[in-house]
Amino acid sequence: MFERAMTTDTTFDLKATVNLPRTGFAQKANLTQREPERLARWNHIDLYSEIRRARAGRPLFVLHDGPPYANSDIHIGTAMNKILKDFIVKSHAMMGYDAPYVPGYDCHGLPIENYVDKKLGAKKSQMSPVSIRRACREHAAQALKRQTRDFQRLGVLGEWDDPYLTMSNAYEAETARLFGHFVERGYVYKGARPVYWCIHDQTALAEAEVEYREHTSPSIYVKFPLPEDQVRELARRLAETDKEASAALLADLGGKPFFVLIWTTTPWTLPANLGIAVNPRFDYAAMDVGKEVYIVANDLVEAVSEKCGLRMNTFYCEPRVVARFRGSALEGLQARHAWIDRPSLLMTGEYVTLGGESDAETELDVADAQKKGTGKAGTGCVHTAPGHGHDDFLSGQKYRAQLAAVYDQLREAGALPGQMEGAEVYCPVDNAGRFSSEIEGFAGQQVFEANKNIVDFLRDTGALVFTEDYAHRYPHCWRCHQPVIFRVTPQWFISMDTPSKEVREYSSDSLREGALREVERVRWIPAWGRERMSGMFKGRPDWCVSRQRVWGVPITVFYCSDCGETILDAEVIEHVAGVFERETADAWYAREAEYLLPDGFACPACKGTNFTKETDILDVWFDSGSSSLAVLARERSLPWPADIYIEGPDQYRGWFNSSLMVGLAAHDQAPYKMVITHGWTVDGEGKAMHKSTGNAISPNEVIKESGAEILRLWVASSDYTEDVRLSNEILKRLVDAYRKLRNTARFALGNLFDFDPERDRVPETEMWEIDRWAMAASREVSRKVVDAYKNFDYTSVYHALYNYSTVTLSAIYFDILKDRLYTFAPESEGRRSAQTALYEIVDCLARLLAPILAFTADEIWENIPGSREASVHLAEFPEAVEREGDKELLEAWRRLFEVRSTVQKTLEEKRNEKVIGASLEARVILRASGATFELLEKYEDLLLAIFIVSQVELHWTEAQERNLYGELRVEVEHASGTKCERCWNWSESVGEDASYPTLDARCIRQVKKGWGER
RNA sequence: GCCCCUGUGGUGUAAACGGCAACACAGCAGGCUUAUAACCUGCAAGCACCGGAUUAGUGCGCGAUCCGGGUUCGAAUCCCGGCGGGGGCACCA
Repeated sequence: MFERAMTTDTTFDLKATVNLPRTGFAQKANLTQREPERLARWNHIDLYSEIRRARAGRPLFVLHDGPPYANSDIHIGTAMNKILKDFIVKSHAMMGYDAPYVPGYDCHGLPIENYVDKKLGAKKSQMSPVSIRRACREHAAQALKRQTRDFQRLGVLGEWDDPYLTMSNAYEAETARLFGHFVERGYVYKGARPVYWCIHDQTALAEAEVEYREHTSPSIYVKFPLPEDQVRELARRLAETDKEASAALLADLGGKPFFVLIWTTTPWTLPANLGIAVNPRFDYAAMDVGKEVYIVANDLVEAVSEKCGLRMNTFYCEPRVVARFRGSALEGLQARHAWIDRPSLLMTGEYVTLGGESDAETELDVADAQKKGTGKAGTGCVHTAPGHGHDDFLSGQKYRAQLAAVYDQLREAGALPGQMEGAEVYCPVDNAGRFSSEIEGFAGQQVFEANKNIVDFLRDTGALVFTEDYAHRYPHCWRCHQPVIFRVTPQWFISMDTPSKEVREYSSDSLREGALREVERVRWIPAWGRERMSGMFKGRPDWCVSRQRVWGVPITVFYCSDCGETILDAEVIEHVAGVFERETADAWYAREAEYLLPDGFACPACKGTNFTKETDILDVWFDSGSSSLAVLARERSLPWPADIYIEGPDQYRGWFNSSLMVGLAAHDQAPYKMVITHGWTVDGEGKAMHKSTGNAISPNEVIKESGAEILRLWVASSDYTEDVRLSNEILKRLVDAYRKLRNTARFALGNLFDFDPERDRVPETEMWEIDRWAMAASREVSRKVVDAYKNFDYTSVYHALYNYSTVTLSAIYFDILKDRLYTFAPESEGRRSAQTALYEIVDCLARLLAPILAFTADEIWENIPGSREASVHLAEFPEAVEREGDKELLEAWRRLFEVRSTVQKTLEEKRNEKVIGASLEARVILRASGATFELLEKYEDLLLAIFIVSQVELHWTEAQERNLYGELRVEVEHASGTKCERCWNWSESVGEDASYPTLDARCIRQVKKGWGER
């Protein structure tokens, strides 16, 4: 192993007696090439399973993976998410936990279906749902394959060959079963909700399927009468705060009819009008236009007068504002419908804005029109048809009680066919967009065609104040390019407030109660997560789980063909789930109802045996929300709830949310004990990364450029509780940092080339004191780092290890050690002592770095002498205990290094004066007093090594002299004697021994010891 | 419109509790040529004082904590108000 120190005769090879470092651990990392090789090796030895095996029987620590959407390639945010998960899993394995990691993929849903739609084009309409689903399944499978490859490339260990897929048989079956839990508890109901509806294709459209195009609608201003008793009520209300306005109203009331003036661009929605919304905070005005009084928003009095030409109508005066009052004063009053004999309730809504917005479904378009300078339109009084608009619908819900009488009337008239009591919404338009029969005068007309007729009718009856054509952007169907309408259709909901039926082990809690309770029990990092989550549940409406799509888990409900009875039954669902288990949920489309239902099933209402199947599928959030139960509890026999969820902040409304719902439905409990949220990735300036802004950095590019290790180091160095910055400059810094860490390890490894821990290890008590100091320092940093890992604080891990490597090791300890390592006889006590310390240090360093620098730590590990686990990831963290005397040692040496730093400053001065070059050319003269003198005297023998100089003199001196650093005075002059050719120390002893004319006494001793007499 | 998070040298990050703003990189000036595409050291403004002068030393205010106020003996930290960035809700693409 050693080169021969002595050549055969005359030449004495001095160089060969210097123990320079040797190692196969290359200085150049060459990560882009070496990482894949290491991955292959891990794969080969099945490292993940090995780790699980090594920890079998130990306490479990379960991080449950939030499934990324199996659509596009991974981006920097998903990469960070996976790397953080890997930190958690690897570090917990090294803490001694059995820490499984089952990655998953979210496979159902609209984006995939849309993608497939586009690919299939016109063909899709001819395809059966089963074939479409097959195409979606295929697409998801391909995308997740690519993602898997990319995730693995990051160095993330897990069950990659068997991830969980929300589209697998078992998973789809469990999703259906979990829906059954909601059913069993009585949380599920069918209600109504407004959706985009294409009357041409006769289908609901998702938002993503709507495109906005230019469209011309009739803009109309319509009078809704406000009866005398209602005006009196308004005056009575105002009397409390504003007697004048009140009196003025009453005065005007003599003979003049009052109207609320509304504006809309969708005349066809007027038959469905049930109310008028005003903003409670805005001022409204009663405006006398001569023979009539109109109520409009105060700020729009002029605009409306102008637009409707109201000045022309009254030859003797301008419109006169009779009274002003808050919108809130109108709430609850009953205007009359413009022509139908029923009340139109005055409602308040914050969504009502000035400047023209009227119908909810065209609000956007008006704003758009304004930008274009089309001018103001609207009255501040918004015609509200709960069946035809989003805000309208919500207002309809809000005022359900006040509208009850109207609904009773409609129901009696047969205008609410087949709707569920309590959840009914008036929507007199059928699938084809035709008015239903009770709409007098317009029954059977298609809504867009009816527009003109309605306007004419309004003009004839005198309700119309003004009309004009109005060009704006209006939603159209992306497939047939026809304008769409807003229409309420039946949807399945999960109720937030219905108390649970008391069946099985369930509590009687409503989902909202349960959620608010569980949120308190979960640990949230950062802590504001709790607030955010509970705020979310306090306000959230019932969960609409229906999607009118194909690619997902069907809502497993049947309808009796004979009597229309809805079969919403957990036992039936359980049976269907059994079929899914065998055939996937495709069975819902491929099989007849009879096959899916239990044998001999008959309608509980009419005993009929013919059934149709529900066509809606479940919201994808329901799928992924089922994951903890489908995966942990069902598929993999892991404990539930999980110890930890960690995702981006978008998951508060997403996965964290739906998972909690499902956990509550099944077990009255949150599926997680702890939830960590990490920030978004942003660019160097803190701006969001977008493909369109061009500041996005793709993980695959970074890997190609610098290696996955750099990405991992980036994640570790960043504070993930905030937004995380990434730029090329940051990456450059990280490459530097990486190099520093790598070289630090390399030095230690290089100096262990002849060290066999079994044979050469020196017991700690017999080590040199500085080496014992180094051992204590290593333990100190281990404690700090392991602690940080326990707190998921990887930034502290990074900084602790980085500072330790650069300062403690590289700048101080290793520098001091060089002389001893290189010039002492190989097997001398002093060298072995140093090597023992290096051995411990690099062993600790590899373990502590392993979760972060997964590749490099393993490479270090392989280069440490001695027998050890096949991979550092199989090892555990160093035992982080403080030993007797560590504290004192660290303190004493801290002070010695302060002196060292002072000495170095003086050395630098002399270097600038050209008195010395290398520090070994120096003689240091120390004059000290007090405690400093005592300390230096105690360590006098070691001062040469500590300062890395050739000669040191220590004198006791009184303080108060020039050149004082506290109680220490440092002088530096050139060392005496001659430079030893071997160790470069300067010494008077060089030349004393004629056999070694160029060596100093110390080297001669070491050479004789190590390589024998000459 | 409302709410939450965030802002420290050129760059990246530190600094329980309010207590000397630290580390590294980059930059500058050097050293070493035995970690060598490595490693090591030093350096970040001013005024006054001391002093023949240089090196060094002393005192003061000041400082890179986004800006402006406030609380405090003392603020990066706590409070209020702005500005920039990010996100959420509502709404919209």
